Amino acid sequence: MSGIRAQQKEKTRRQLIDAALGQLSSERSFSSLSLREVAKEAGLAPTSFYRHFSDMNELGLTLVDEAGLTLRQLMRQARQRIEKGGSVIQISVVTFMEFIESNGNIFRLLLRERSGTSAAFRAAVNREVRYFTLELCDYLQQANKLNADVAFLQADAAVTIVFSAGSDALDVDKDDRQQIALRTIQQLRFIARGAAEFSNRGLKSKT
Amino acid sequence: MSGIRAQQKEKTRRQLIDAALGQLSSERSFSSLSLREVAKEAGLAPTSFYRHFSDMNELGLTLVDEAGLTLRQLMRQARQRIEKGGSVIQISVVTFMEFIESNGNIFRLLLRERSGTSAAFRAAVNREVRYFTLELCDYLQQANKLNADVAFLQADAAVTIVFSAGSDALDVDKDDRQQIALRTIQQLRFIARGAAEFSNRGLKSKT
DNA sequence: TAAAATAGTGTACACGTGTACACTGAAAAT
DNA sequence: ATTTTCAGTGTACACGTGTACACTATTTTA
Repeated sequence: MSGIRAQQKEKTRRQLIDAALGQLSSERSFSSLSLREVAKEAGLAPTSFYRHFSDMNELGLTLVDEAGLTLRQLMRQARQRIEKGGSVIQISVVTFMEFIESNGNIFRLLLRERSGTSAAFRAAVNREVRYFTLELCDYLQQANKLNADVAFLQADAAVTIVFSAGSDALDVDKDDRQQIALRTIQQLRFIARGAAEFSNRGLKSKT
Repeated sequence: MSGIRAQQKEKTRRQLIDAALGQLSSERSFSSLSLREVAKEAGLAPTSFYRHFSDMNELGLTLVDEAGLTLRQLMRQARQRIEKGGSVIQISVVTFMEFIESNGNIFRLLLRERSGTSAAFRAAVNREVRYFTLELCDYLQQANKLNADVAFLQADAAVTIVFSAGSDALDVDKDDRQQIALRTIQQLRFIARGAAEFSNRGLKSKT
């Protein structure tokens, strides 16, 4: 009843996922991993791989889901910290930088597959990023009482800036990362300030 | 003296470059190309490849240079148009979108190799993008009389936003691209507005 | 308790890869 | 006119790949 068999299966499935994630690095992308490599790293015979995923593509999409999950943990943590007070922008950026530092491989996966060669991957990553953006959009609309259109534009721009900064921060030492964080905070302030101005005056329609 | 030999060599070298560029697409990245494929597409025996490049890596870096060249043409064209008057931001974005449309593969190359697995590639792409950013920074400083630090932050943010928009615009139809252009223009206005405000007041140092 | 299901193994195969090597023929140098 | 250089060819090899297939051992079902 406990399903000692299903339990074991789930365990080796995890081993495959972890093996794949573990092989990612700045010089190794998911698409450069082979089924055999991943199976070997997980301590499995190559053909056993098929008991869990029909091909590497399917494993990859699972990894993207996994990454989405991590992204939501990140959001939750940022929200918690913000509730305790302080600069929203600064807290968000610092939290994101911590995420990059301890989840480099996961972030790399998102970053690369977003412009990768598989339409399914691109769609999956964009779905996660969109979720992230809409969360932020809601927050901006509510907290800053912004026009809905303006809030979306701001959220979208902010996410773009932050992800790009994350990319820059991936392979850099702590000092440089700090530098990048400061730059990013200031850029987000530009955007916030501009959005606030336009929200008051209204987006221009012509001319 | 005319170098009928060197002339022919240059010609087949171009064939290799064009063959590689031509094989790029939304579902085909440079790293997924094989030496044999490129040679075949160029109408060459696989081993002849080595008469021109020591390996695919070297060809790839050549392509990045090529892409940088195209990027500068883009800047030149934008500048020319701006001189004739009109909204700087709008002209820039429209020009960039045209670039995406007619040079999709080149832009894809930059986009992907910027977060790719080769440090040399990443460095080469970042070099080109930095050049692009500094050009814009100069312009902003001069035309808008901005504080140097603020101008850099604005230029960097603007380039990030525009490149990201380019990525979004790669595989969509004309209507969607128009939509993306409008969004991008508005976001750049946010940034410009925010930068102008902060340039007047000065960036805050503490608190 | 007997039968069925199934996670994992090992062997085997065809395929595409990078590249070493010996070669050819025409351009360039002597 | 003779020799040298060298862009391009064709053959050959070892290697890693995905995956089909027949198998084993153990859990689950009947």
